[in-house]
Amino acid sequence: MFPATGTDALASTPAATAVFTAVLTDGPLSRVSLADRLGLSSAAVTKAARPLIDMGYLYELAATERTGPGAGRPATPLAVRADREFFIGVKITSDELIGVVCDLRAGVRATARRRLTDTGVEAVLAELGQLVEGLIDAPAGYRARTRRLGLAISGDVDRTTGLVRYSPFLQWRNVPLRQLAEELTGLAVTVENDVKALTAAEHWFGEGVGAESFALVTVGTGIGCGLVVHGRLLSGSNGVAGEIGHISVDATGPTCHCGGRGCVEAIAGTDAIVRQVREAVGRPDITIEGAIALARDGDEAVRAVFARAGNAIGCGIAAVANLVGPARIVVSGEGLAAYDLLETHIRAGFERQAFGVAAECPLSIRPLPFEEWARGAAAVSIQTLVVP
Amino acid sequence: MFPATGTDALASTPAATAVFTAVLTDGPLSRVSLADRLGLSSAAVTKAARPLIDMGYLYELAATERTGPGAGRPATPLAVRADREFFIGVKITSDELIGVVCDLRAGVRATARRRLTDTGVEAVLAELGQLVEGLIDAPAGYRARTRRLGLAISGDVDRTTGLVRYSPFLQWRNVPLRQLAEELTGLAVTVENDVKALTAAEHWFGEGVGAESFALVTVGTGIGCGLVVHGRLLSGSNGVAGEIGHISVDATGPTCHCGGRGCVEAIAGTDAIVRQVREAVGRPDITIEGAIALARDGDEAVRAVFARAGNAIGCGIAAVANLVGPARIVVSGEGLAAYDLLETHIRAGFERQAFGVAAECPLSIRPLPFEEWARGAAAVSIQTLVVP
DNA sequence: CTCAATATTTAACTTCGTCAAGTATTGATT
DNA sequence: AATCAATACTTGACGAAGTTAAATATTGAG
Repeated sequence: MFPATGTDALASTPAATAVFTAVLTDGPLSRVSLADRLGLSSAAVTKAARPLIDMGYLYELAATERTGPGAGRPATPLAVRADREFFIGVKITSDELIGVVCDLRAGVRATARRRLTDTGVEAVLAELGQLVEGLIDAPAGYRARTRRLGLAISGDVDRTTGLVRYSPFLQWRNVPLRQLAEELTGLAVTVENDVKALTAAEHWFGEGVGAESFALVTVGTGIGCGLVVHGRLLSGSNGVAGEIGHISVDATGPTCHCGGRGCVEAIAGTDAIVRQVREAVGRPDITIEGAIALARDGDEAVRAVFARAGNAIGCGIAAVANLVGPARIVVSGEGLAAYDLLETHIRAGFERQAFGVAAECPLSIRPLPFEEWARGAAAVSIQTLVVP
Repeated sequence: MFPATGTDALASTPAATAVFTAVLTDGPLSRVSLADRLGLSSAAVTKAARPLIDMGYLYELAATERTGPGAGRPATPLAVRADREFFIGVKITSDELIGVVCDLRAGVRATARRRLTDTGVEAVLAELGQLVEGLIDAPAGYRARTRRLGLAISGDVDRTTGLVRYSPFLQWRNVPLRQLAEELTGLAVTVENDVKALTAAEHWFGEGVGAESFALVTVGTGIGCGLVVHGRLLSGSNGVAGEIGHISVDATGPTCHCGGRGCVEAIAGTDAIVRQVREAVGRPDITIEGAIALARDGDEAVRAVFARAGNAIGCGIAAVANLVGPARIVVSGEGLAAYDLLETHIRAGFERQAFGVAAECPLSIRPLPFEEWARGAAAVSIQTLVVP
């Protein structure tokens, strides 16, 4: 029906990009409302939309939406045809690959995982090839309409070149991952830092939709933060940005592996919590699951560790709110779920340290299925299609 | 020679704005280098520059600059005619107005001050009128070429409307300062928060020139921070941004007037330092000047107070570096000069808490003449001319 | 059935840039 | 001195991408 491949840009003009982005992220919209929102004439929207409709990316909704109470021709909203194209997203961790197939609206259509036993570049690529093959040939037969692959990986990643400069968990340095993955799969590949990918997904397809500025905080082994400012993902001039985990919130707190003291991560990272709980209860064998269980059973000393951790996270988030002033903040985690133990303390720490109206910044705290990371990778791939 | 007034935009097209901004902030530049830098064709630069030359804002430098070792027609750099237009900047504090006349390149041409005895809106406006009159009629006779006035004021300011929402020191709420000042002076007025104005000045005319991201930290009674991200001044979605003073850096530190605990300002603000020094030496009458003198004389207890303050500031700056990753950071102060006592501790705190390559962010620490605040106001006014 | 109201399309026009060719000005080479 | 290569700048035709204004489409209400 439509050409399956081709690297031509989806939107040739700024107006077309704006129209498609608005419809994609903010649901069906009539041409007039698009014109208003984007500061364009309605004629320009008509022109921009036509090729997108012709290519099958947009379609006109049945005119069910009445314009309102009054008279007048009813609007014909434009909507994205989600199954026009599919995108594969893969999150690469040190012990597992997690993959998803997403449609154009970042809806997850299929998932798959593969264990990693070797974190060498070649071994990971081999597994990646298998994973992608399996996903792309899933029953629904996405192959004909899939041409892009997004990869998310922790560490220092240059999205524009697709180079993994340094990934501590995988022990990778200067791996030209995009090039390698493109040769392997034949797909157009985008590589992005995992936290930034998740932030981008949330910015376009989640709670951050429409926000000029937005922050996403991830809590787990590390504590990270992705920031959207002026509508764009923040990268930092040295590639460092959003390192909320190494903000110092306690001058007398524990030293951190980074050389700092009282870092949020040294108080509230998974390892730090485990260490503190072990000290508190005198059982050097306890795991994070055991610590959570003890806390839920009401062990006050263990609960205090979680309280301190939540407070530290809240202080870090307040620092984000005070410095950047995002329109909203989402706090989420790497699969594990100690939210019941942390949430109230995170909020308390945040509200105490957020300055003035910064405290009014809405805070969403919710667990995050692990596939979300892979979906983030797919979302970045979708963005690459839309905004080259 | 040239029309003195008129509200037509200086640059009618995006290219013209880009050309003028580049020449203004980055010194004389040839048309070819402008084209390279701005991603335009040299034809476009020629066309954009002509009206700017005709209006007297730009002029062609005598072709002294050789293109380099090789042959070829020498370049004719374009330069800004600094005395084409003058701008008045006024910083409004609770006890004084500080005013400057700046040229187009933000060079200070004249300064003046007026004491305030009454912080009511009408009283301040009356003094402002006197100050502006005095400056505009200075011997050099700027009146004919001055049509803009910038005002800088601490607190919550909406630059687009010129409304002072809340200024704690002046006790102002919802004062339509732009409108009032325009009626008073007949000049086109821009109102901006003082720290942001200073940041804008440094971004266009100081150490931040050319930086995509940049931070300026002010140390004094309050501790503030202006941020430039993605080449734009950051405002925060609720108007709150850069509130470095209320980041918590010490969970066991003193409580702050904001309700938080261990805020940078509660440790390193002028009042906090004075309070701590009074406790340390048991002299409740001591002032900040006295504290500085004691520290310089080698009083260890007092020096420790400054050390702690410097460290707290360094931690706050590290939080900025970790979260935002600016290309450089300037630390400056509100007139007073305890820099010798603070600098090493600021750097130590920063380097300890800055994560990875964030520590490589260049840090300039230097005192700041008080007129700089007024110059910041003038700089904002210049920006308004260039980028309406 | 007509009309007001609103949505969308069409076509002429404007703006702002690029492209390609020409002009200008220098140092080096003959 | 004449010529040439190299680089800077200018010119004019063109094209892309938007706007404006008028026409067309589709509805509810009178």
